[in-house]
Amino acid sequence: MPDNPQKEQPRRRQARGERRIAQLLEAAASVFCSTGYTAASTNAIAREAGVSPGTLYQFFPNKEAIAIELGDRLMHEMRETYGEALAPVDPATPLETAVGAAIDRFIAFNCDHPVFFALMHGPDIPGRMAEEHDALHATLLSRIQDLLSSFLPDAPDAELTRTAQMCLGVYKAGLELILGHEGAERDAYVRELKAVLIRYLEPLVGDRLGIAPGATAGNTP
Amino acid sequence: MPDNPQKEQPRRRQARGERRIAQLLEAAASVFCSTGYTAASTNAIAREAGVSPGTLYQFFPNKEAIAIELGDRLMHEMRETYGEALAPVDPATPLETAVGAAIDRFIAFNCDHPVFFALMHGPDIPGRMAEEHDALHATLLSRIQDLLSSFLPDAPDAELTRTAQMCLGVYKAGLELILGHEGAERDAYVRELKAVLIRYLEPLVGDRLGIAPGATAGNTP
Amino acid sequence: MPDNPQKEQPRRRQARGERRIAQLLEAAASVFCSTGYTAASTNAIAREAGVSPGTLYQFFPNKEAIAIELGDRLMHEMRETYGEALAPVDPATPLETAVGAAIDRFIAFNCDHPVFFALMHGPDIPGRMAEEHDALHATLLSRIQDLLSSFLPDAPDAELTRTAQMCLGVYKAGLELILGHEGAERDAYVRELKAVLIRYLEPLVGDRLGIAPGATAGNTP
Amino acid sequence: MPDNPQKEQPRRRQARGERRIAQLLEAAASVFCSTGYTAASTNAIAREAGVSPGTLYQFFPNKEAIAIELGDRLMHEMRETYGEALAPVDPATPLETAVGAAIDRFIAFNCDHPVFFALMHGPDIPGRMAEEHDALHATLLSRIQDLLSSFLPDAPDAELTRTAQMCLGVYKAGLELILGHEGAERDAYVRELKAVLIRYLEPLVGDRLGIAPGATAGNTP
DNA sequence: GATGAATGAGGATTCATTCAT
DNA sequence: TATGAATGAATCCTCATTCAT
Repeated sequence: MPDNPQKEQPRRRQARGERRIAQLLEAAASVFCSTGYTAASTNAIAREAGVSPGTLYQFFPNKEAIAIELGDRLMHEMRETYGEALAPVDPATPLETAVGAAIDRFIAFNCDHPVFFALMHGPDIPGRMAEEHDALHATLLSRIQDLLSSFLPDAPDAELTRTAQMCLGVYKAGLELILGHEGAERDAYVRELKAVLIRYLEPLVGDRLGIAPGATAGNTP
Repeated sequence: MPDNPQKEQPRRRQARGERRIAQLLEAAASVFCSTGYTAASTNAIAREAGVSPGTLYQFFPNKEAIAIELGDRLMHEMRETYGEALAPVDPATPLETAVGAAIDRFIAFNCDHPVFFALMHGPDIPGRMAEEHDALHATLLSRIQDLLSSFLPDAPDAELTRTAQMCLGVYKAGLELILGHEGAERDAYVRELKAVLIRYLEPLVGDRLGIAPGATAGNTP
Repeated sequence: MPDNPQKEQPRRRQARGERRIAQLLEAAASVFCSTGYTAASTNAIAREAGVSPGTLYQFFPNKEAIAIELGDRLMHEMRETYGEALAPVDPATPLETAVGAAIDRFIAFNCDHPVFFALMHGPDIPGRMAEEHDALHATLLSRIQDLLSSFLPDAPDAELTRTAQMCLGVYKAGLELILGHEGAERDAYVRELKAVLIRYLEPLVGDRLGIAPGATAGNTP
Repeated sequence: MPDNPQKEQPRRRQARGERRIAQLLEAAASVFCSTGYTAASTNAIAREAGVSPGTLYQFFPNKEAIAIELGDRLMHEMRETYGEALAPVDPATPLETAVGAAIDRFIAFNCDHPVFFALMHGPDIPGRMAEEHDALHATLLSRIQDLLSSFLPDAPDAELTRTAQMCLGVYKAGLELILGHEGAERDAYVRELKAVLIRYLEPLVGDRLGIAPGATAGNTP
């Protein structure tokens, strides 16, 4: 005798439903890719999935929820594909190798799942991240932070976060350029992105080992 | 009824028109800032400007044109404010100084004209830059390229472009973080952005002079 | 697997069906109460009942049918609770007593079954009573008419009907006010409603007995 | 340079706009009458008015606003037609005459403006009056209260309100019956309604003059 | 019986743009 | 020029009802 209609029932789903959800997410991915997240309409997604709008709303309360679920599944798949870490945590690994590998993996993943880029696209107004992007962003951020912390175990948390934010931002920017080009040009941008990140992180890591890699770029005087 | 209607009316009309345009652009800037470019509606802009939608369309054929004109004027003002170059072209200037100054100027300009960020926001779909952003992007790019070329006179054009694209991308990413924070945190992000760019460019410049990179890139003089 | 499937299964099925129906009606009552009949959705009723929409339609062909059945059961329960008559039919009973008792009962019933009000709510368009309300209305009307006829045995049928309609209408109006208030205010409205009806009926009844009306109907003791 | 888009500008309107508004309100009245307020859709109203949905929304932010404006205009017209008072305020006027006249006027007004009934229709859930009906209800209530206070100058305010609420409720109920019938039957219901109200009010007024109209009708023995 | 999936027309509302005055 | 009116397709979302399993 439930009095509270609000309460989320765990909703037993049928196999057909699961298939529909997958189909809808696929359609959403396709639409997000071709029009961008903001311009994508739920009707367009339903149409692309070959179902009626009502069906879409049986599984998702709104566009945001679709994006969130899509992001969740993507992160899940990323984890399954590449394991918990994006790169070897062995601090002995040269930074260049680690970063290079991480970027290669990220890029490969992005090319396999082009919707990733659309979902990663930041807020139109700085500081006002919508929930749909926030979850994805936060997850990515924490993965990057984990990766960094293995190289910078002594860095204070705030700094680590800042560095991770910077890296993610730079990565997104680089990705945009990479995806916007093809062939040799694309490869060149990949190299460029790696260069930016490696050079950014190198001095920080160097500090860690007590190696003065030449001086550089600390935050503190 | 002015003394000399023949001569003055046409002028007046234009003067009034100019005022209208300025008024509309100001309103557009305000609306773009508070809702983002995509979500901004022409009706909202007209309302904000205190004119009717019809009036808006008397001066601009569509929303895109408003953004383009706004971008043009911003670039123009930038040029007027900071001169043709964003930084001293003297190649003797240490890179750190030059980049630091350029970024400081860019950021100052952005804070004075917050709409700049809204207009700079990249394409939702990589490779498909809308015309409204394209013009601004191209202009910025070429200014950066100019700046770079004074440091890297021997670099091939394609490489220069690539580096400029990278710099611009990184700058946008950094700006987003900067604008998304306040106070000390914001300052920290400013330092971080400078670090990323300086470290990225250092080796390129160093190569040029045969100097082993290894100096540079602190925040404090 | 029961011992005697032949005999018990059919029964069981019906028993289960009855339970389902009761469950659905209870849910419907709850939803009708909280949103009103018009705004109530069959999906919401099914959800509230903890069953699927399909199940609901196994027992009721449409929303209307639910309301009708609910109304029927309410009338049935009313009869069971208060007997065939709403008040003693003894014409010797003072009108005041009879009417007061009838109203008290009606109100008590309404408070026990708040959905009653939702179902009683008249037609949005005069003269076009929907079937769902019509049945309930007709039943109530005839009960009131019966009650009246014991006091006005000589009144022509048309007049009796008219008086009954008036009484029912007034009662509904009063009920709305009563339910819309609480505590002492509510009690005051109950007294007011009784006053209206008693004063309305008094002369009619008085006529019957040749008594010059002149007793009764103040608000204050 | 208005910063606040919320602020309601007084909106200079053109003559055409005024005509459209009138046309839309007329259409709304028609639709409210034929389907009831709740079931009426803005699209249907626009269609009835022969304009596009967008046009409707140029003048009204939503359905509620249409109802409110319609109600306002009706009350305005009522005042213009019948003057500030619904009936002579002369306390010497026999109650019967005054009430009879007031009801006749109300009914005449309702017959001229059948939408009045649709707008008067109370809340689906007692106590939760929607804004659109509330305004109309409050206005009517206060007019009735004014009328009553000329007959019951000594009654405390709370009682006056209660009596007015009762009268309004009874009136609505009666109106429903009246509009639901025609010809002689309708007339009979008009008489009946008058009887209810006059008999309800008579003792109250009688008290005022120190005339014991016979005693009572209290709740308690 | 029971379930959840599916429907699709219809709901309110918005918006870039055009038009008559 | 300037205005406010007008458009109509498109937006998101809901709901009574039916269907396959």
